[in-house]
Formats: sequence, C-alpha cells, structure tokens
Amino acid sequence: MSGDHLGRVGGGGGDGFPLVNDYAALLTHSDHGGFHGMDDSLPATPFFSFSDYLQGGLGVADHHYGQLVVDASANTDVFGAAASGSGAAGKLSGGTGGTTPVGTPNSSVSSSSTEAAGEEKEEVAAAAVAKEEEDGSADKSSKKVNKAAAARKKGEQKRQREPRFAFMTKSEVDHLEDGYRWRKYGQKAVKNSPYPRSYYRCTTQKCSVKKRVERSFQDPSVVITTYEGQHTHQSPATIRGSSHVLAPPPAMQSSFLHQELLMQQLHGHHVLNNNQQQQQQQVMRAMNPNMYLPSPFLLLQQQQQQQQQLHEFPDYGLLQDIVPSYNTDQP
DNA sequence: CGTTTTTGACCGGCGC
DNA sequence: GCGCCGGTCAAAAACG
Repeated sequence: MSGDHLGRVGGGGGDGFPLVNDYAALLTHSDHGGFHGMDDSLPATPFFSFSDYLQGGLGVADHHYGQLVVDASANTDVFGAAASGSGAAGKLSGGTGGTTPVGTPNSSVSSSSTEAAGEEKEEVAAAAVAKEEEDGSADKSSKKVNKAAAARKKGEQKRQREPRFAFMTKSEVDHLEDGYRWRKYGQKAVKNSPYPRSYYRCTTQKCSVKKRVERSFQDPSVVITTYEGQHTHQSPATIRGSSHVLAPPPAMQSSFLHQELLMQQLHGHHVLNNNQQQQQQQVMRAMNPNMYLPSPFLLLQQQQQQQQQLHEFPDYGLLQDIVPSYNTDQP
C-alpha cells in the first residue's frame, strides 16, 4: 500500500532529485499558514518587482523585507549544508517584526544540518541543482552518465525536460500560494524522507507548468518547491483586479515575498565567486521576463564548462548550472 | 454538478 | 535482463 514510504534508505541509484538544470535557494518564511486567510503576519509593505529589485541595486540589504528575511545562517545550512560551520548560532533573526508565529526552532535546522549534514546535503544538493550533463566530456565518470546517456546523445539529445527551479521555504504549509491555481496529480513517497512529495500542475489549460512540493525530512519547517516550466499566462491573481504592478493580493504578496527573500538570501550569501554572482544576476534577470512573473521560472538550459567549479564548490554548485536562456534583458 | 484530491497502477530511465 | 525509482495516469472519492 502506501505505507512503504519511510522504509528504505539509500536505495542506491536514485538521488532523490534527478534534476537537470536546476536552481535552488532557500527562503525563510516567517509566517506559517498566514496565506490562507489571515495574513496579518505579513507586513503591509509595498512590493517590489524583480525589475525593481534589479534596478534598485543588488545591495538591498535594507530592504523592507529585511525584517522578514531571516537567518542567513540557516540559509547557509540548508543551502550549503556542509559549508555552514558557524551557522549553528545563527538563528532566527528578524523574526517578523513582532510576530513570529512559526514556533519553528531554527536550532533544528542548524543542529540537524550538522548531524544530517550528509543527508541534508544530499537532499539540498540534489534540489539545489544537480547536474546530469551528457556531454562528451563526461569525464566525471560518476555513476551517472554512461552508456545510456552516451547512446542517447549519440543519436539525439535526450528530451531535455524543462528547466526547473527549486527553492526552499521555511513554512508550515506545504503548498504555498503563489497566485496560480494548481491541481494535484500525484503524490509519491520520498526515499529518505517520511514526507511525501506532491506533484502539481497548473490548471490553466495551455499552461504546462508543473511543480512539486516536498518537505525536508530533517527540517519539517522547510519546504522544497520545485517549479518546472514557465507559465504562458498571467497569474489569475494578477488579472483579477488591478492591472498595476502594485497592490497585489495577499497571496501574491507572499509569493513575491518569497522571491524577494530568495534573492536576498542569495545575495546574503556572500560566499560566491564572481561567476556565481554573475549567474545570480542572470538568473534574476531571467526571473522577470517581461514584468513580473509571480513565480520563479525561466531559466536555462545550458550549463557545461563550469562543471569544473562544481567540483570545487559542490555546495554552491546550484548556481553553476543556472544560465538563463531568455535574453529578455534589455541593453 | 463541476472541479480537485486521493491513491494504486503503470511506464520509462537508469544502475547493477 | 532485472529491479529500483521517480514521475504520471486515471478511476474513484471528496469537496464546494
């Protein structure tokens, strides 16, 4: 039946997240289920679009959301898992200006990260990005990439699935509101986790965006959301009501908050290389196609080369694979 | 009554 | 070639 999910460990082959060109980040969501009704925990701050963010400069540490943004340490933990040595002391910082409904002790994050550094890392690394390239270089000689890939590449490219964008959010609600409507089409047990993974698909007909949501088994407070593809339409939440970019409905605000946080997290992660930073920028640029897409998508489908660095910075590898394929950026 | 969720079965890819 | 595993399908149930 369905009771076999937390059984096996290290089944072997499965990495848990066979992502291809993915990008991940951790967000710390201060409020829990506020979305679904009361969102009092969310500050009534004006929201920024990505473009604003970008144009406004990348050093927006003083952002309004600053108070919502939280411990970069936790971020680091989850993000880099192993890289966080001092993260243990991090802890929730800003705590929502007054409200910290989430009784989630970050300590669990740090501590668990320490203990389960390996596993957590695995999970993160996977969600983070992963690589699976199939170039002829395949010198990694890892377990993956072999005859199958070789054969495939030989004749034709494997149907590259759409780029994915994964990010982690500290939230108690599994399915975070992002302004779009989703229909759940499946649920599967995650290998090393007691928590299942849910598969959603955008209900808009022409839209084929999918997303999966799962919870970190060591940090139940952390939800990993992975988007795949990009919406071919606007968010219903957007259409409904205002055509302006301002004053989005609560749900959207939270959605944007996520993204804002995401970026801050990224930037707050001052441990990146130049390349990585550049890529971050690219990613962000990609993230806002024309105006503001309430959801983080876009991305890439190129990778390669930087693999070398991947070896040296496995923890930050996620940033490596990110290469926006969209040149919607302006001159 | 229409839509979404639930859940076991099924399928393809990949490792061994 | 076999078995494991992630991802998807689809029928039935649940929900509003």
